[in-house]
Amino acid sequence: MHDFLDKLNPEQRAAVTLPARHALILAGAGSGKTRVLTTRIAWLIATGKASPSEIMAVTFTNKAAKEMLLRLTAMLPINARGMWIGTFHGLCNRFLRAHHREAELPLSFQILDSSDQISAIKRLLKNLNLDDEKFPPREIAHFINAHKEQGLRAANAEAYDEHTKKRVAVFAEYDTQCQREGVVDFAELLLRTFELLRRNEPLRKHYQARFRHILVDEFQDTNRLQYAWLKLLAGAWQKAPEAFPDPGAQIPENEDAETSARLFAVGDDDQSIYAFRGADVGNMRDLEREFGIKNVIRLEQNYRSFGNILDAANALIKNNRNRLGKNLWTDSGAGERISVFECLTDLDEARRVVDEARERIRAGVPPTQIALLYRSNAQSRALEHQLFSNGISYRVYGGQRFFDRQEIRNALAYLRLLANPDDDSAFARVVNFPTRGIGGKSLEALGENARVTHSSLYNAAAGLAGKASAAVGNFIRLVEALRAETQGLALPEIVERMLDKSGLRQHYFKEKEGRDRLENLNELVSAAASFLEERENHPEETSGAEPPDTDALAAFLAYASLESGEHQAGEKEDAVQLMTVHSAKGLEFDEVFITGLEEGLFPHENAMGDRDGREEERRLMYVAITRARKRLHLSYARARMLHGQTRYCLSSSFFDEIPENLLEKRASSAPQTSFLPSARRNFTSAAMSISDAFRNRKNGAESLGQASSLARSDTFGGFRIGQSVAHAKFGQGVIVSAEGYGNDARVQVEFGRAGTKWLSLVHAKLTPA
DNA sequence: CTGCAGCGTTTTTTT
DNA sequence: AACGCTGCAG
Repeated sequence: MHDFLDKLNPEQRAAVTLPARHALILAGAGSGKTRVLTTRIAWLIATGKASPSEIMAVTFTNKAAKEMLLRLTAMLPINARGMWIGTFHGLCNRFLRAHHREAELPLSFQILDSSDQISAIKRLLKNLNLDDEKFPPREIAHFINAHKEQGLRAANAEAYDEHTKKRVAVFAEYDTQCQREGVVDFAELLLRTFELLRRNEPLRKHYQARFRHILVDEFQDTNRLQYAWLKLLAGAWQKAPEAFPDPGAQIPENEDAETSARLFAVGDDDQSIYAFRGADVGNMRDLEREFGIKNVIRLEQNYRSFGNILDAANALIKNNRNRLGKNLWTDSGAGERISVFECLTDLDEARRVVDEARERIRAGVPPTQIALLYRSNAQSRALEHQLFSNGISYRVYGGQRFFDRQEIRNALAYLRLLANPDDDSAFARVVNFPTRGIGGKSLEALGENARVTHSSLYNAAAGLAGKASAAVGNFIRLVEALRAETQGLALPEIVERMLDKSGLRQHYFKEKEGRDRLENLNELVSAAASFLEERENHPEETSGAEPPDTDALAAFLAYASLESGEHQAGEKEDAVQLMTVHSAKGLEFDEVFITGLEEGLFPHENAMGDRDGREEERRLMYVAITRARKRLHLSYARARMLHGQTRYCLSSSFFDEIPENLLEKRASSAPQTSFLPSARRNFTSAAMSISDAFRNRKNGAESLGQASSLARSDTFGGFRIGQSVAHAKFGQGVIVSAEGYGNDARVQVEFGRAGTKWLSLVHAKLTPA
């Protein structure tokens, strides 16, 4: 009937053409998940089962939302009019702008990103006279966000000890402060929306009736609040729920299709890698139970990778328990074996990986189809260095984003102050930047005044202007003049004017290293221009039931907070791709190199304390492996520079979980004569820095000897990772990682009851068990 | 008030 | 090794 259905396999087609029922699609890596999602929307519209305005599609990233829209418009000649496709946060922002009065927010409320949030907390702690050593702002932020993501306000937060009680008090004050300043953080965006829908029945009924189809991408990454919000919109609660989290009642299938949305969730529990920021895989099981889903559709045919790669992935992930269960298969043959590079040092690893990448490029692989993956960002340095000296162009993902740069944040703070003078964060950021003689003392007085009069810093400053400090008065006059001057100007001109008047441009012009910053500021003007253009081209998107928001400045600021700006400076063509395993999720490449496969690094030592952490690391490895289409390369280094110190490493335990017949150990790529000397030089210098550090010890030569012997065997002072050992006091345990050597050799042992401990091999008497 | 030197920290990340 | 923050001197 529709040719886009012809391209699907039976399972995909079954998912796409599912009747209007709640559904859960378990979509393995590379099984055509995005295709199913977009084709489902196209099918609903094309068959007249739903109009575009009755559809809501939610993703986690802007990139995914854009991709979905792109593919959809390629399939169907529809305009995006009235369609709610976006991220959780983007859609909530849209909702709150439309209903800002009901949500008790000013029309041009600002969005705090994580660093704004932390500086807001710092300010608050200072006001409350609390020691930020005892209450680290980062930790407070986490405390607050975690509560909001559980649907909890300060009033509902549990606190049994004094310290927690204090933190709850800070939480309460923080929300008050945000409310006064007219700002919301990311979690608040969601919680506000949820609470408004819960308490306002007409509004809830309206949206429940409107969105007859709610589609969710990457459902395994949802947190409790996001799931609760979906339940609310999907009509799962006909009456306002009393409590959150939901008591867990069975959600009846609503027979009255007019008043109930259908939830179509797509996810893969094996690719859940964001538990550390609140994602709850348990939501998948809950969804299945609470929405009474009878049969979960499994997409297991993989169109991406060769068999060997899938076999490795399947074998690895089998070691996790509590999976929903799934086995990827392909009909495209086994392909090459997986190459394994055992390297002496991180430098050596970088050299060999880059050599191999260069080889592959020479063999005709496009550089963009080669990805070098690593567990943590710090590892990119060595690879970058090696690529650079080989003259291979590369692109690093996930570095600093455009809207995160300090010069951009400063510029945005001026704009925020124009849009909303009560925004104390913005005020504090730029009141003395560029420096204009307003220091700690004036600010303290200002803060005190604001507190007493319950007003914003800006208001307090305006009240005191002229009296207290001439400098403060000048600043206020500056902002006022700017506001008057930019009245009625188009967005890019406002930005332009602000850059001159604020002195930012001049400041970075004078600064020695300010060239790039200046360029970025100009880029901000362009960003504003293209944002405006985009808006004028799609005026319908913001209309509909909601009032059109005419405030381009506020909209631009929201855009800057929600879209951190990946679209920055030229997608370098023909560049090798470098990124963390996390940011590789959802992408695919012909050739994938997974580097730094060392116990303690990947899996990361901080995640090895508990089983859940280890399983998440394993899923991370699973994600990494399944990025590869044609070839997969694994590498590890025996010694690695980390935090300025050389660490001696053992190979990752993940190697033990991949069938040996799939692996192919690769000897050094270069002829021995040229390889050995340079490698030894590298290795020697690493060893020498160690011997420097231990210059009190007997001799460096001995250290060198031990280090080299370590590089040739997998044992560690006679012990091995994964080995069972016995300790006189702690009992039986398993070695989970190791570091150091000689007198400093330590192993980390996981004892059942006694927990996990680092033990010195010299002192602790461990025996094999 | 400003600028610089020394100190401590360091997984993953989107919104 | 590198970055951000605090404390101190000018």
